[in-house]
Amino acid sequence: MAAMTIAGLAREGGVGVETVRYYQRRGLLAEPTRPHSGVRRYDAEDVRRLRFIRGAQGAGFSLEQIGELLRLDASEDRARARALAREHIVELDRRIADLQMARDWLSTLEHDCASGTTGPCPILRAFGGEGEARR
Amino acid sequence: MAAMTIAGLAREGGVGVETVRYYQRRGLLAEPTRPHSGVRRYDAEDVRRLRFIRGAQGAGFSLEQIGELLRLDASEDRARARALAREHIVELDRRIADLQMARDWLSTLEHDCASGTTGPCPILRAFGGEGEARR
DNA sequence: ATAGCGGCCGTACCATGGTACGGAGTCAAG
DNA sequence: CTTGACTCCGTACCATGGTACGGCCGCTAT
Repeated sequence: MAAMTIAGLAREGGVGVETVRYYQRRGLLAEPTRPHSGVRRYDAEDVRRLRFIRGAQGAGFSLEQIGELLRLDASEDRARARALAREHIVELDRRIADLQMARDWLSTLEHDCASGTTGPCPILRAFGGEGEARR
Repeated sequence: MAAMTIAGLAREGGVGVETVRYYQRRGLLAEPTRPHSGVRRYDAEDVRRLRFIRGAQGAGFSLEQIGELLRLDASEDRARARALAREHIVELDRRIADLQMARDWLSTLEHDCASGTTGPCPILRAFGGEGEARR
């Protein structure tokens, strides 16, 4: 699979053709040379780059951040790459903690609501409470 | 603080005036009665409702889902509320697991990159590599 | 040689969750 | 009574990450 067209690249990367074109517009994928006519040919390096984008996205990086990672990839600036990674780990930890808290809280409410059949549902009461009386 | 105008409500809820108006347009906050002229007055119940929205949002519910929760609040449909809560817990667990995996992976890469100063940075190489372990 | 598939390109549109703006009306203090 | 802050309302705009459309053109198989 030395060379392929945009559809092949999209398939290899697990995205749609329009998404590849979108990444090109965003400057994340280079517009490749065109050997003969107006048809672009892509190779394994392009696939690697596209998979980089998808992988980084899966790790919670925005396309903006991925752009920076790609520029670092070109410049081999390891210190900066590590710094970005550390920053992002902190961010991920924060998001995980938030989600975990919300999850546990919701779980507790769900159990409270299941045990007991009268009165207002604690799930609904729990938000915004302050001990206020409802209409 | 029996009655307040929109700016007071926004302040109590920790949001901007435009956001309150947006929630009204979305049907999440009722457009209150207007005692005298065209100026709306809000009370503690409106504050509770706004805080419900912000709280549920913090727990990862979309405004769409919050709309349903609010309708359940009105109908006191506890079974449905519990079902929504359970569904959402599953969703949160999935998101937490994804983020945790990305976090651990990035952490490993960061350590690998820090130990060793030559060759391409593993953080950058790790995405999209042909024979590399994929998430 | 001609049909039709795929690629190319610009542009428009989608959902989500807001944010900003301009003109008119209202309200309270000075 | 005037000034200035606040409100109302519609509409437009923002970022993010795509998705779709339509016209044109080259490549390839029949």
